[in-house]
Amino acid sequence: MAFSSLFDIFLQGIPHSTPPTEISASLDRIAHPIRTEDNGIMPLENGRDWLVYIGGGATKLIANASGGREQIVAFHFGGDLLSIPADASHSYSLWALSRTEALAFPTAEFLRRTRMEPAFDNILLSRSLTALHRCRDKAVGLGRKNAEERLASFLVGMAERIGKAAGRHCTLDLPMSRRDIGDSLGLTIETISRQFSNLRKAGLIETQGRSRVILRAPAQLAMRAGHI
Amino acid sequence: MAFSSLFDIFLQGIPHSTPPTEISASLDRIAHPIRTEDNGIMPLENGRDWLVYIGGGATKLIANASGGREQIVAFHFGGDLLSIPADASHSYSLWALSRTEALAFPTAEFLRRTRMEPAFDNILLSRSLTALHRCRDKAVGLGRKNAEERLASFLVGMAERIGKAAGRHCTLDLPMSRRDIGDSLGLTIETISRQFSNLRKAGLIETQGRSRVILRAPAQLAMRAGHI
DNA sequence: CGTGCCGTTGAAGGTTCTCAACCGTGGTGG
DNA sequence: CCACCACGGTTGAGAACCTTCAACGGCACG
Repeated sequence: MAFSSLFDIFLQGIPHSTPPTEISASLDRIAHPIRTEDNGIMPLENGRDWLVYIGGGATKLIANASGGREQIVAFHFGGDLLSIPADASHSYSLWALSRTEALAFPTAEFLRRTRMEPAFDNILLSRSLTALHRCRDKAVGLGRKNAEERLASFLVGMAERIGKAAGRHCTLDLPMSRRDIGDSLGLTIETISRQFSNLRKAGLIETQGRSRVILRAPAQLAMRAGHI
Repeated sequence: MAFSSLFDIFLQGIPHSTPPTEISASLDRIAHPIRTEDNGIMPLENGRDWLVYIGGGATKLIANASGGREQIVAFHFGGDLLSIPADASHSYSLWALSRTEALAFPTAEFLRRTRMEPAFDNILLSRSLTALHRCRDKAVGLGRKNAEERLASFLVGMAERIGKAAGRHCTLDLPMSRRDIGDSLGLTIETISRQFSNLRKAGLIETQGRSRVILRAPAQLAMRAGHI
């Protein structure tokens, strides 16, 4: 089955001392497979905390504020593991950006079943810390950077995660729209577009079609990202 | 010893099935006690990941962007456990806001010693997820909310953590300055001050001296916070 | 009692948002 | 195969919100 094989890939990412087949079978029983053919919300019942393993594809995690405002708090790609809380100041939903396969686990049940298996908690912990550190870096951008720095920072960060290095350049096929980038950086699509134009004029990037971006000077781009 | 007793309090927060005295002793050996009498940076050697347990007091976790810009990514109080990474897009430092006691552990060594004790990873995981969810909510504010909503959201959030309920009101003794609030909300001290004045004029809050805030109408304040 | 820092208030300026029009691409149907 | 349409992206002008610069007020400390 496709879902079982996805689950196997998930398990392979976890370094066991001994393969905990009992726990694996137990987790398999509470796994909710999710598959989307294209863009769209990933159905996750409200009111429970979820752990979601992205098998393949690309997703955005959206927070809704009042007045229909949307903030993308994270993008997640194949191999990522993310947490969606039920009780937060804002309501969260997970959306696919392309064809995506995922497994969702109710957090409480997942933790109950892995309590005696340190390898699971360990990998969960390390993923959570990665997500936390990424979210903090995002907060710095949202709080203290101008539009150009935010876009530069976004491109550099995406290049590290899904870019394909080619010599000194780097090719990036962005799975998200300008609107998604805006919703992620706390800016409007118009501002995103203007900053793309600026970076193009400065010779730092080149764009091909809607989704392809070539970083012509990744080092200079990083310098404009306002990092330290 | 004061530090040992602090470490005991830390251990008491972890629900053991059996008291892992060996691991406790092992952790005690890698614990770096930190104590500040007042405001000031908490000395943490750069270049390593740290886990810090705040025994008592109040702290701010600061990220530095280029150009001397500072963004406070989180406030932490007694009982909190936080993670500080060495390799991130920005450099982080932890500052005390008042008399503070803490224990710092090198993350890698901590995890190595607790690997076989699920209770530790479990509590670390749950704290990390809390921090992640809080950081995401902060990102929504920084990305999509105006100054009034950010301050209202800040006050409501602080009231939940360190407020003292008194009837329908809530008294809040803020350990941080206006500058700290501004650095946390991505705003200037002037804007913070103006928004405090607005909320005062609206009858939602009352201020006494520099640090005391009384939430006269917590429900209405929450409505202005832009939550959903 | 003076000094210094933190907080408050005002006016001018800047960056981004909003509104609007236009363009280019990709997909669909004739 | 081509024309058309719909959507996403680009560019421009004016408005809004926050910042910057500046001055003043007030509490705490020496």
